[in-house]
Amino acid sequence: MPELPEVEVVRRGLERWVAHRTVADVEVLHPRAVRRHLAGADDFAHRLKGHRVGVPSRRGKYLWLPLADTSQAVLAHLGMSGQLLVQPHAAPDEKHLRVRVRFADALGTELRFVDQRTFGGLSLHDTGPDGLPDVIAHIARDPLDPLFDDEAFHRALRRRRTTIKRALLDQSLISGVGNIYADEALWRARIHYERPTATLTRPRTAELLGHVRDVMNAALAVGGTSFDSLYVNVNGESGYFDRSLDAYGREGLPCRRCATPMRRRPWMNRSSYFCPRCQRAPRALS
DNA sequence: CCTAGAACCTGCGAGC
DNA sequence: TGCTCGCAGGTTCTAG
Repeated sequence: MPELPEVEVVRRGLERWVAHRTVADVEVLHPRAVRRHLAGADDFAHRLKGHRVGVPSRRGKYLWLPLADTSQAVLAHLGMSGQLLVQPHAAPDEKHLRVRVRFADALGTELRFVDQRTFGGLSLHDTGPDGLPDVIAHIARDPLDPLFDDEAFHRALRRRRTTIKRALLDQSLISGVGNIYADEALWRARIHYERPTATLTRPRTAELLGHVRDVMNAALAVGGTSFDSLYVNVNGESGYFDRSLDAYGREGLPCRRCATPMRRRPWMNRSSYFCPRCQRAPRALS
């Protein structure tokens, strides 16, 4: 479940169902799922064994499970199609089950990493003084992080020679925003996705950030966005925010503000959805 | 240094 | 029915 709200839904599920349990055994069924663990699958499995899981954390779309009494954590990224599921032992293996974690208790459930496209994965890393895994030190704070620096973000936008949607998806500037919530926030802010970042005034940046936060909080409140069973919480349940989307996936449907048919444009090997009337294209640069 | 584009995967639905 | 194509919510590497 890719973007921040969906990952946060998963994090909360792990906090409830997996935190404070001790790992008994780890089974890696597909080596690609642990490719970011450079020492290999056997090493990954061996190092987790016997450790107690702490309270899961998240930054942007990354989440991690600290191992108690160590300075290491299991880092997870769901990529495009990854799921972390808490399943009864008896549940049949999913078709794309990649990693299974069993626990040393009698709760009867195990943690499963399931991932159709294998863009996601698990890996073990050292953590810094702040608890952050070292390999994601370059990932910016996300907009729901109280320490996110709005002013620094605005200065970065002014400095860049790129367009606003690219910047929103740049995880080193602001993390957690993906294709859906970028389109939603831009629609709410009435900003065209190809607007140069250098043209944003301080109030416009503040307004846009406000919309990013609003749409993510609204999605979080209803369990995130899912169009199908690929994006689910740890119990396999879908969120309901898909029915509240104003831009994403609404090609040809009337804009909810002005009734103009929404458009879809190919963009960076994916799509951008926008209202051609509310979100005017920027003047061509000479 | 910065930015844009391709590459990495599997599966699904549309169209022929 | 079966094939091909386009498309999918992300990150990372490379070329310019």
